[in-house]
Amino acid sequence: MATKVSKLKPQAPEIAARTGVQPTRGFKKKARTRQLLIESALRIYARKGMVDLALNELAEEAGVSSGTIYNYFRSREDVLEAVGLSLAIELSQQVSNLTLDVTRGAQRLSIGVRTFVKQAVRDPQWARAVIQVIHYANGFKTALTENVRADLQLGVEQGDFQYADENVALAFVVSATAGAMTTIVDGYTADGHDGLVAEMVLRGLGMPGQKARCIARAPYPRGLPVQK
Amino acid sequence: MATKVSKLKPQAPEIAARTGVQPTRGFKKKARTRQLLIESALRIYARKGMVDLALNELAEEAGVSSGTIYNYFRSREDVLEAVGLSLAIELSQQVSNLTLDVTRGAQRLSIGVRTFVKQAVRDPQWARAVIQVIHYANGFKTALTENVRADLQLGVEQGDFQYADENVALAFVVSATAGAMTTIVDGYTADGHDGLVAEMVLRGLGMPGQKARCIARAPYPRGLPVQK
Amino acid sequence: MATKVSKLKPQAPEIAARTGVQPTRGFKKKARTRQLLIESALRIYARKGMVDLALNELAEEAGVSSGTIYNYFRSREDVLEAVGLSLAIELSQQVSNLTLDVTRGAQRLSIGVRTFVKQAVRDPQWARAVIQVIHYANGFKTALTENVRADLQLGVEQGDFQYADENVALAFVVSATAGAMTTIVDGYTADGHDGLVAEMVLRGLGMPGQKARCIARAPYPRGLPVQK
Amino acid sequence: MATKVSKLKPQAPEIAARTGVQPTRGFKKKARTRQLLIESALRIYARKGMVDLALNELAEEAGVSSGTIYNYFRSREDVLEAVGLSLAIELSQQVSNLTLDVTRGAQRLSIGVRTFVKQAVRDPQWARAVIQVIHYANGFKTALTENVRADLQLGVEQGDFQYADENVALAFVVSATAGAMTTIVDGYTADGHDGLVAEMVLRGLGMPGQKARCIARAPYPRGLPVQK
DNA sequence: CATGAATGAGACTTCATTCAT
DNA sequence: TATGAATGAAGTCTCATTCAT
Repeated sequence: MATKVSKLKPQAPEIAARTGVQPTRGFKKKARTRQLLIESALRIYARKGMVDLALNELAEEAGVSSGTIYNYFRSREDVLEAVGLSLAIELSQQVSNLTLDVTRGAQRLSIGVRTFVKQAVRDPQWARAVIQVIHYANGFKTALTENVRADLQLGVEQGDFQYADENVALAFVVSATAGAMTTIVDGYTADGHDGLVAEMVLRGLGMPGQKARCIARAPYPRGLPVQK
Repeated sequence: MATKVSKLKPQAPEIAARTGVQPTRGFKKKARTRQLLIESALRIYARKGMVDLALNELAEEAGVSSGTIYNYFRSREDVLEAVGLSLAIELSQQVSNLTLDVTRGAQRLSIGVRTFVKQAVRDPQWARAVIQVIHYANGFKTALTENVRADLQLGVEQGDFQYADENVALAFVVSATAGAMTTIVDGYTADGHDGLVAEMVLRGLGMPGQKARCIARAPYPRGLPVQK
Repeated sequence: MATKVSKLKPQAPEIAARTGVQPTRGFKKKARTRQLLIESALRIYARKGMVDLALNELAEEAGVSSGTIYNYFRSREDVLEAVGLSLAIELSQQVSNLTLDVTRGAQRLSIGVRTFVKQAVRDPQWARAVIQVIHYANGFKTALTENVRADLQLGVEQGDFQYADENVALAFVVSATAGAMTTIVDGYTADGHDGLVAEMVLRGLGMPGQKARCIARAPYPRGLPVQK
Repeated sequence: MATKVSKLKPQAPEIAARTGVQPTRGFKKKARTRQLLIESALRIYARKGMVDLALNELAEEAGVSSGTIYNYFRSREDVLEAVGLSLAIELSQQVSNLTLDVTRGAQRLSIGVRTFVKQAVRDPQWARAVIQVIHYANGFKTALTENVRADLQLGVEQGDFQYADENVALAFVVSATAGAMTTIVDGYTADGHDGLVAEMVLRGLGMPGQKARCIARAPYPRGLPVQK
């Protein structure tokens, strides 16, 4: 499947590459089409935002017939939901991988913030997609921000953070990070952007300036850094 | 196909009456239809977001025929742009009125942040509209954030703020404020929400905790506080 | 309007005739498009039945753009409803015109039945449309059958009819008439078909054979007999 | 593309069990999938009408894959046709069973009419399906009405009926019966509904009132009365 | 034969935009 | 300028049908 010629339009190279790779591995099931659709949707988000995701365009991007989408999703809303959730899970895991052996909440948070900012610098298109999802997909926040909440609580216990309201602090972290990503998408990037943002966030959460700067500018960990 | 600007022509009586209520500025006297349309658009934003602004609906909300819109705007995009710009100007003036006699950058900034958060608490629908505009209207940020930029520079000169990059700081202030508004729109409000956010922002900009708290929690000024 | 060329398809002759006639008379309003749509819908009913009424086909038949339909009807359902109601009203008036000076219920009923059967013989396509509407449009029955109900009651008062249940009798009259029309649409027509059916109906309602035959075969009245 | 008939191949166990419940006729033993599909279709007719029969839904109702349908039917039209024919045959046999030892045409006809009306009262959903089939399936009438035609002729020979045209009479009987069923489906049922309708029909066919009433109200015969 | 993913034509509906009045 | 009927492209969704497995 996904190989049926499709009178739609010649495939963009990255699609050929992608679909060419996947059939190689002997995945058992054919329902990988769903994943293909989600990935295609993210590419469109990157270009035009979720608001303008047209299902026939998605079908074209995925090299699939328009009706096929409805074998995997009940409605357009359902597609947006699923894409948001999928992205949230993927990003959660990426950040988790980088903070497996970090036990200090402030450090964990810093790494999380920096990961997103670094990735935005590296791939602004990806950042556009993520920002879209943050603003629109309901399931996204709840799925992704639980990690942030845990790090905040850890930071409080460890005496690094002081804030009056956890939800307000949570929104602060998320929106400041997303705001930095937006700046980058809009074409502006500062030197050490990721560290600058992390420092501001840590300070905002109540950490003294010196400590905040120290943590925010610590070497970024290895791991599977940020490979989309 | 139809001119763009024009604030010249007499309107139906009920429109004159309606716009007469809005003493925003001393326009000539007739043809404030354009302003009427913008205000109507904002009401629709508040209800449904700008993404879903339908021009037919706008015409109905404004009590005007659908074709009339094209006597004042070239296209739907043009309407969105104009609404964003108008909102930015209006909000700038509101904040300016409150900070006319405040000379300290940090205080000015704090008041600005708190104004938006307070207003969001008071009128979440309005906040929805503003958030929509922040995310979508291109001209909006540049028009509104120049005040913020000035306050930032003032704060640096006065030794209150320390940040490595002004643009990053600017984005930080705006996104943290918008993030708090989003939280409120989503139904969560903390006690003294406006002060909490202002404090976080000031700290993030490099102000020591005690000072930040002191300024952020100072009495909110009088004036024409925030009357939509 | 309705003259805008329409890149759709050359008009069938009867459409040209129809639209050619209407603009002649100086009708004031342009919203006769609604009537045009209803008439076009009836032509499609005649060919394919209501079930298969496709709105783009309706637009084509009416020589109108597909979106225009939605200036007059909220949805496809609404179109079907309106067509049914319109037809019911039209038919009611036709029958009323023929029975203005007939005071005997049995006679009135006989004329009604015969009118439908005669018209079906004359224009089986029209009959197809009517049958479709009888079976599917909810508003149709209630609008049209009130006349029948009145005639039934009159017949009972005048001692011509005897039946145990009025609703059952009403259904009997309507379905027997519609059944005869179906027969005709299917290609079979008997001599004096209208009289035969009327006689059966009158008998079924309790009228003795002689009287029934006499009334059912009475000369059909003048008037504006049945000109669609 | 795939053969049409075939009642040859073994089915999944649950299907065999299911069809085993239907001892309609002594088919070989396997592959009553076709019959299963027809029965499933009738259940859907009862719920939603044949117009809305979706083949996907039919497949699900039958516990079969959508492609399988095409091993037994050439197209959706073919399914509808087959369902109509099957229902006609089944109903014919039900009525036949009840009139095996009845030799008077008027009585046979009365029993037939009453059977349908009684069954409609008992199971309006079933009646919906039958009405749908009467209106839409072409093969249905010819298959079912031959019995009615025979009874009509018998009634004429026996001096009970008098009508000018057999086809008109036939349509009269069928449509009056179907009309009564429609009334019932629409929610109205009279006391002794079946007898009332039979009496009207007999009278309409020319039988004097007393005799008609007597026959129409005769005790309804035993047998396998009407068990779907 | 059975499966069910894929197809793609076509249906309904919305809405920005045009234009004659 | 104001009107609002008309337009038609575009979008969402359904469903009969095909075909590789």
